[in-house]
Amino acid sequence: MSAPSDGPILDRLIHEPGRLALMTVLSTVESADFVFLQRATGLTKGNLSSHLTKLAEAELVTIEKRFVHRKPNTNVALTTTGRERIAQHWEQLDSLRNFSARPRSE
Amino acid sequence: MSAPSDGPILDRLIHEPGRLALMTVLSTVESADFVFLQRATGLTKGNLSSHLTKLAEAELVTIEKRFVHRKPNTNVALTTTGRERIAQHWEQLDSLRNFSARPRSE
DNA sequence: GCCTGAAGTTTGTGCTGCAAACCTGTTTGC
DNA sequence: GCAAACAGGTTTGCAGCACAAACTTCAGGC
Repeated sequence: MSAPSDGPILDRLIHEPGRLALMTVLSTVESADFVFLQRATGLTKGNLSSHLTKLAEAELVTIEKRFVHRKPNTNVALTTTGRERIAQHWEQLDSLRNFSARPRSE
Repeated sequence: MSAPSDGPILDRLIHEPGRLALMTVLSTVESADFVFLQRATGLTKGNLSSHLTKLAEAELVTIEKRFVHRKPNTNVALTTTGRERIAQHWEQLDSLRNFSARPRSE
């Protein structure tokens, strides 16, 4: 017995720098395409692609693949959940910042 | 050639949830001991210990080991650098939050 | 002198972020 | 018209690291 796990305070899925940037950028728009996101976040294609895949698997974003001018075009948007989660995350960061002494003691 | 690396935007050493909490708590005090930090951050001893070691190696904190009442007592404080870095980090998070479209374009 | 507990440290491992290689369709040169 | 370059992504390989469990050491009880 004992205390096995650290508090699940900040969600690493969202907290990860690349994805935090991604979600934050997405939260300011309705949707955005791959190339825009790449420029906005500074991520490489490969990393952007895998972060997006992860976010999609967690259902925080939806991904639509189309062809525009005969070129592949990947359009990404936050889901409702995604929008909530990124907002929550920033709130949690806020409370951490204003000192979240969160003793496990009761 | 090509673009090998993603922008070194957020320092993972500090951004990591446990260490972010740790540094933030430390930034509100002059110094704190191991047990206090454990309760304040909710980390397990093991993880707290290794995070502290890493922060110390990066010279963001100083660690002093004493005996108080014949018991080991580990006292931790931010270095000047550490204090700067955590402040910076929060600023960077702020700018990310207010939309950091940071196109690599010039 | 042995057991319990407090205060840390070390170890093992599974995940996962990163960069490089690869893929697929489309222009562009010639 | 066909090969090379390019645009837009995806897949792969590996190295680093966060986490939890096991171990350590010393202090009192009993």
